[in-house]
Amino acid sequence: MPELPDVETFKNYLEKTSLNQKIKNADVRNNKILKKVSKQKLNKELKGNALKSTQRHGKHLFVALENKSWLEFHFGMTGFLKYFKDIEEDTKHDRFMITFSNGHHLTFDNQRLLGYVSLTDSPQSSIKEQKLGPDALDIDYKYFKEILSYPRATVKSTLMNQSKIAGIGNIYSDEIFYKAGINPGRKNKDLKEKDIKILFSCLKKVLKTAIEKKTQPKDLPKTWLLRYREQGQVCPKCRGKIKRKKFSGRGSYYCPKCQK
DNA sequence: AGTACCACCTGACGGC
DNA sequence: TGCCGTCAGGTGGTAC
Repeated sequence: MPELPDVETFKNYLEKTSLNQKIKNADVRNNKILKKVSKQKLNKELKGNALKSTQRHGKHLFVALENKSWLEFHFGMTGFLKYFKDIEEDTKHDRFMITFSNGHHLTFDNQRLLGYVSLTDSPQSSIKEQKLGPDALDIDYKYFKEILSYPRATVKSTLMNQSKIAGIGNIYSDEIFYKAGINPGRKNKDLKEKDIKILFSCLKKVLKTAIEKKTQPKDLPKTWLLRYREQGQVCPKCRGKIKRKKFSGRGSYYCPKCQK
């Protein structure tokens, strides 16, 4: 699930539910979700502490702790946050749980264990260490054009390359290409200036709209591809058939008629 | 150096 | 019912 708009939504959710409460306990249920931190260290760091503020970079969520260190979440393909009181809501995929002194819990649900929780000195140092590019919402046209200047890569893999732009994954890149009317299998070198301009504006538009709608599929525009990600579905623009094809190893949906 | 591809996990689904 | 292959909104390591 989690690409930039999803993580932004998680960020807002965490801010609304979990800030400024004393942490009573932290519980790691599966060590596979830990990155560069031990269970003991994480527990010790969190206990008695509080979550103070949040920051997002690409698909990464950083949460400042009262004692100045930072908690980092990466959601992988199946991660999300859950805040609840009733312990019935705790499921087997809740790999990590913070319990606040008010009796509520914040959990990191991560079915496929491809995400992680970590501890870092600052978002900046973690971003640098992981070689993340600038956040997709922060880049300007000049920079965008620059990253598309590597001729051999396909456009889609460039948009999804986190070291070039942070935040775009498989779903939203398909959406951007659909809106722009550009085939995701094209090579960077085949793009004309006008294609790059359209791609750039669609990139910003798609991400912002998704955030505004809190990524709820039912609230997203009916003309979005996201709702028709299935082979043979009808394209909402031309009534043609949606096709699925692999580009750089990822299943991509597109309309062959609308996207050249 | 830049790019493509597999492995890492769990689970759901369709075909036989 | 079970087994198999395939797929899933991510990404690190590795091989070209």
